Amino acid sequence: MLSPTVENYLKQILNESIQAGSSEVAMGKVAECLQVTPGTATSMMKSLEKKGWVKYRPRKGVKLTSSGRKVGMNMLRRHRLLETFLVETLGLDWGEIHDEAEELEHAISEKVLEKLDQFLGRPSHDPHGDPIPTKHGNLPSASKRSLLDCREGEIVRIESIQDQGSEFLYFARKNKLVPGKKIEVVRTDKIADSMELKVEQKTVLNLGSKTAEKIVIRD
Amino acid sequence: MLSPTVENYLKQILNESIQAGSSEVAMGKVAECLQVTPGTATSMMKSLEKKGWVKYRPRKGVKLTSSGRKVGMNMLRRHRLLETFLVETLGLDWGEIHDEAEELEHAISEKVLEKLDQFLGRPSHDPHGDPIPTKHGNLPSASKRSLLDCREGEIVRIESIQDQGSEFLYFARKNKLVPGKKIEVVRTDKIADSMELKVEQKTVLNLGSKTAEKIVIRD
DNA sequence: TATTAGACTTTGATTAATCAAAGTATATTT
DNA sequence: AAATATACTTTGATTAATCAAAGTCTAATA
Repeated sequence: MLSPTVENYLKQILNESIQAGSSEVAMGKVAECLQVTPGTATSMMKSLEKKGWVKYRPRKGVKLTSSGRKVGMNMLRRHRLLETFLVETLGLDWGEIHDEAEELEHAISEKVLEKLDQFLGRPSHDPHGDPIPTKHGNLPSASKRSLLDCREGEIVRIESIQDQGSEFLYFARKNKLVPGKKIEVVRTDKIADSMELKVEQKTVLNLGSKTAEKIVIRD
Repeated sequence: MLSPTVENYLKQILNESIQAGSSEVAMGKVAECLQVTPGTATSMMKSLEKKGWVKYRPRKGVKLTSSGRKVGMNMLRRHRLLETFLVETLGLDWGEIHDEAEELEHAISEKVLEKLDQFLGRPSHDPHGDPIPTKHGNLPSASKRSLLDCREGEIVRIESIQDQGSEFLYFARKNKLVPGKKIEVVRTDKIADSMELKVEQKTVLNLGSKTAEKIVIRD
């Protein structure tokens, strides 16, 4: 059985490598993420390597093995499903769920997790908009997100437009809403059902949710 | 902050003292409940005493202090609320919830617990029929009679089942021995150590004293 | 190229929780 | 009262996770 500590190391190494887009993570980063001294991180890497979870190169960094990656993904899944549950079902506040999930993710069994996933309707993203890995360790590709799923301040690229009607496509092209275009979400207002965007660093545009939903994006 | 281990010791000492109806619990019982060697239990008592959770008399037994009792009650509350959630909300099976709750009870925060209690409608009893302590540490009082205390001809209702093992719970459910069920004591035979019951006006069932003792009833 | 700052590793110590096995007290039986 | 069995305590060792501080490497700067 894996200790919570080991689970945390593997989760954070995965998280960092996704974030930074490189499979090898520097020891300084590891120590920082886990809030331990560098020495602690180093000695933990040796023990993780001995158990086959990571590949460690002294003074270079650490990489997950495929089994380590599997564990990390599973932890990410646990964390994000739990965050979803805490907000959707129990009505906790956005800001307070991270630390709660951080504890619960080590205690919940595979079986309960599965039931929870089912109960929540197999959500694809958590309340922060982060993708929830599937049971088999796959991250839903970013192309499944629409503009509607973005939070304020996010800068994204258009992947596709999900409306075949000529009228809509004309509108889209006129406003530079074409695949590949970079877009900034300036402000979102749920009550007004309105979303303010900046296209090409200047053009300002307001979209309602029905339209925002049709703009599929990648990060 | 309390470690899961300490929480478990305090919970089990409380549980035993409720069960046995005496505040002082023998070390053998403590070691057995926690599945540790006697030596481990002894040394833990010394450290619990140093921290003010218990009063320990060598070769006599151990008693909770009032602060220790408070912690124990809170753990019982967590455990039983979680069991209720697992059955009521997630639809887990009766027999499998104990071990799940055993893990989760250490990870859930006071805040999430409160939200959960609210979400469940502040239940007074868990799926086994055991009373759930209130936020302030009060147990809704329950009858202490078991099936073993009944005389021939008596008709009673099951209050709770006093065995958390999945094997026993499976047996109980298969035979309709669940909280709320009406039962008639048809015949008792002390020498045979056997008790004949009628469940649902038809099913006939024979139980020995060890099992009859586990079925707590109300009139 | 030599120096130095910063990043990393090593070493030695600590704490919590545990066990095995040896020792001791208490209760029960003869 | 002596012998024995049972229950408990002590002792010494182990494991996981951690830190502080000393040591070492690497890369940038002078």
